[in-house]
Amino acid sequence: MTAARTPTGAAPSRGRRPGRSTGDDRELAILATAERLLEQRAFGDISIDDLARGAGISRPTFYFYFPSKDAVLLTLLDRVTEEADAAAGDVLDRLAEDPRARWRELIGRFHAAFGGHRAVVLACAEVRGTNAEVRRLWAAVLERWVQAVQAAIEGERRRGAAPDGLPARDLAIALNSMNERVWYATFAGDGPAVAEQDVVDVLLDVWLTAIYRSTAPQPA
Amino acid sequence: MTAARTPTGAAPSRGRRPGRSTGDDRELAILATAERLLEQRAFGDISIDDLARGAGISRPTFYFYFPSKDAVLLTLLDRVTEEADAAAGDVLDRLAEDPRARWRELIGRFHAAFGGHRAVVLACAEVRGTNAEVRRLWAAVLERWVQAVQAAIEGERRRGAAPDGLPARDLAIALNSMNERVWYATFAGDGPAVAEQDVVDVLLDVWLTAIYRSTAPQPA
DNA sequence: GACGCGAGTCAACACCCTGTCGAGTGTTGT
DNA sequence: ACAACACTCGACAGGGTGTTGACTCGCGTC
Repeated sequence: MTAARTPTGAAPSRGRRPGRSTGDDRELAILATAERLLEQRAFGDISIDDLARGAGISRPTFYFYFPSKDAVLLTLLDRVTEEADAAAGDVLDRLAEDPRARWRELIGRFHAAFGGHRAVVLACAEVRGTNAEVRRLWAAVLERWVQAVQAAIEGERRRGAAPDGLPARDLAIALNSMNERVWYATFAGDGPAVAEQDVVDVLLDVWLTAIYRSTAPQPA
Repeated sequence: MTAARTPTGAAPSRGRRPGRSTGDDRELAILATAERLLEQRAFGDISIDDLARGAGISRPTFYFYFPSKDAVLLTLLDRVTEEADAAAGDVLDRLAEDPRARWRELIGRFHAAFGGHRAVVLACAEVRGTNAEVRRLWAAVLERWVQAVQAAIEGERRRGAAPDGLPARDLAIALNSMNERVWYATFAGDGPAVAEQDVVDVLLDVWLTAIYRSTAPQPA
């Protein structure tokens, strides 16, 4: 997981035009208001006015800090993916120790990271369809994870623990996609979904059978 | 697949109040305009005025035929899921003949049905986040498919072709979710995606390994 | 200690889209 | 002829977004 980290809160180009000053807390107030309101209602039902008032400023002033409502969400998403990257750490480098345990650790940590900010995750899913910026950011994040998983699968094949089969990249895409959609359903709670306490084990099982043809892969 | 079919075009409650008449072609014109415009731009970038003008009527008149823009999409979605249900047919009842071939047939037919209306599918994904009605309809459709797949998996386990493991329902949810998300990525073309000509085989491989722990399950 | 400058603020405006209301038009059965 | 119904649209109200231009305030400078 080669995370191109930036110090949290100083998003690359989004957020306010550069130049520190007293308005920093206003920016944070907007972000905090957004995450708070997102726990109560859908992103589409939150107006810029709501965000502004929640942060104690007027609507035009909001535009001084963020170019749009979506930019606020983007900044929130940045934080969550950074947290997920950090939580994932280097587990994939230690796969051979105990493959099943390490994969479970990976999936479990992602689950915890997303579950801790489900409001943000759900909001991103909500606007992914309409906002190209969110789509692009999410695509980039996913691409990093796909590459990491692809490399891990190739490593397991090289050491003889996993059989050959599908191109590792395709497999990595399919498995990551599954996780995304299954988590979404579990967090959103509408439609057929796996119960929250089971979801990590269900996903793990599919990952292991797809990669190893077995639910109990061998350590080195 | 127990499809509660309705004759295409006469959607249950959406669309106009019942009673055939001359306005039928107007209603179809709106639907046709919607599907055509959807191939050019995103659902959110199409206004009711666009739909109305495309069908040769004024905006208020549009409301005579549909209560909202979303209702048009819902009707379009109805058609597509009906088509997919019909295409799926009874393949799952004939699994034992040749499991790999039948599962491939199932996935391949769904792929063809969705791929033939990708604009509608992508538009539904776009609004699922914001429209409860679309969410509900999609959830109901998915639930039917999940139940059908769950029953099929249980059947394969009963006849000894598939080993025990995850609850069949959880497995069915995970696999259907994977398909949905992978197809979306392939059709949308943004973010990591499996190439269109490979996607059926990739999905099939994961289904088979998850269900049978093998890519070559035994016929009866 | 006035002066200028830039950060920060907001009332007011222009715009676009949605949904509704009420007053029409034409056709059709009696 | 006429009532009833399907159908149509001009005009309005409402709510959201994004922009403009003027205003305040703190602060370094001459």
